[in-house]
Amino acid sequence: MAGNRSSDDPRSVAERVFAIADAFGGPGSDDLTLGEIARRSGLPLSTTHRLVTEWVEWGGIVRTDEGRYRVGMRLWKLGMRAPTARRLRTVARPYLEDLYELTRENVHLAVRDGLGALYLERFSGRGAVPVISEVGSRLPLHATGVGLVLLAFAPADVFEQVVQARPRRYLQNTMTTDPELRPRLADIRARDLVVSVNEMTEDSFSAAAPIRDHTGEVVAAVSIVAHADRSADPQFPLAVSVAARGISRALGWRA
Amino acid sequence: MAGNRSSDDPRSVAERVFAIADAFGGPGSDDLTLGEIARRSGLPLSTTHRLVTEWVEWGGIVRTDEGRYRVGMRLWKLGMRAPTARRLRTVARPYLEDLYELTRENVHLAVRDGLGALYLERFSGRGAVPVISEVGSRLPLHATGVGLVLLAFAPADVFEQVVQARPRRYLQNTMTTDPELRPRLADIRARDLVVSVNEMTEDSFSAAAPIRDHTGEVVAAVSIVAHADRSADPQFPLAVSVAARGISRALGWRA
DNA sequence: ACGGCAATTCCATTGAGTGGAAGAAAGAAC
DNA sequence: GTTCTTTCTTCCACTCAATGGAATTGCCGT
Repeated sequence: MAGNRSSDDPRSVAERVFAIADAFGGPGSDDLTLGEIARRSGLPLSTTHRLVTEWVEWGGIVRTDEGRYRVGMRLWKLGMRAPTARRLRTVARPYLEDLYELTRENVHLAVRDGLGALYLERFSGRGAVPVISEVGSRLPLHATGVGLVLLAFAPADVFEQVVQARPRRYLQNTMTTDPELRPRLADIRARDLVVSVNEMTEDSFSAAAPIRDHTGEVVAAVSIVAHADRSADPQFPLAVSVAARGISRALGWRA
Repeated sequence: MAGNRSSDDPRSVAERVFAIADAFGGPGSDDLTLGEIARRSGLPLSTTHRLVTEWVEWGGIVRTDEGRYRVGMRLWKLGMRAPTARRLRTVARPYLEDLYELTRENVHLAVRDGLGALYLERFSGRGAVPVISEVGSRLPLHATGVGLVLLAFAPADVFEQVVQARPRRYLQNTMTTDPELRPRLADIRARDLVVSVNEMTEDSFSAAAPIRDHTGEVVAAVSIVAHADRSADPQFPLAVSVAARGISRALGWRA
């Protein structure tokens, strides 16, 4: 299209449509005003207004009573159709439930999403130690149980990028440098398991193991996160490994 | 835009972008070829090709090794940010878990989505009676427990539309006509509960109850679906009602 | 009634999007 | 190995749909 393109923004219409969706990406972006969407997407207000209206007509975004905008059910439904997430969740669910019901601790299922661990599923008991992970949220690879597993089995350049990004040292035990992480990741690959204490959340203990698909490739990770001193059970690592293998087998993994 | 718009398709670019997303909407639409997307969206092949490429660049759609297209993680993440679905699921989850763990039957959470019941959450035991509902799927309002509850508390015009659409009589007990449904919905409103046997699935028993938010409006429904003769427990209806009230209270409902 | 801010509408301008057609690639059939 | 068939990809002249600054409307709070 064209028009009085005074500012030279080379984005296509589709890219602008997506830029508006991305405005809802970050945390604390549940309800946005039109102006806020315009600001975040870097689009002029009138353009934003027109495109947001189209989003609303389609149903991907809905308008609240107060005139704000939020992600709508149409996008929720569409997202649910993502086959990778759906398959993994469906297959893993009974195993995660077992783990959860037998321990009443936090049970996580995550996949690697770029340089982060994306949480696909989470079971949390009322008494379990509070963790920040939420379904759909992303946490760094270097500081979480599932993240370390996913990092250990990721292509080499992912590791390079992670260390070069100078990751944050959340707590004393958080490993952030190449010399710290490299041998540890080798150990994870050798043992198909990682155990960590106080790396992301204070007083938390975590055991995580990789999940493989029919090709043998690591596609996800399971973990238990428990209170470090009180409830951490020496049986947790083995239980997580068994659950991970069960899910892998259900995905077609052999030997 | 413009160009050699020979066929007069009045859709805007944004609408075309959304039409491509809608191609993945129906059942059995996990992996689509470019041609199939073009056919379903009613767009010329070259236009479809260009727009799908933009979708892939953004990450909402991914290309498989075999050259097919499917919904990507980006859309899954975005969908997870839909506040209504997330809030309901988060709040309801512990109550659904209780119901499930104490009964080991199918436990459902659904909202009304137009003329259908959209399943937001589902717990299914290994031994539970198989049901077709799946998270993210839609079933008709007139034939399911949650659907009947949602229909009973929906605006009057929803009921009109449902009966005018001449809904399918799945089994002998399925109610499809105005004279059948009207008194039943009144009964549901009076008792805040519906019990149904063999209406959607053979040999299945279902009890469902409404969930209200802080305004008192019915926003969702919970149900248990069990095997009709074997496992249906006379305690189920009451248990479902209690769970529904618990969720309602957690949503801010009073009295 | 009066500022102040955000949302909405208007409209002349023009290059981004269009889609038929041609070409390339990947299978299927012979 | 060759030809046919199907599907995907690229090309490009045409043109009107998208554009965004500006003006208007709506909505608060004071």
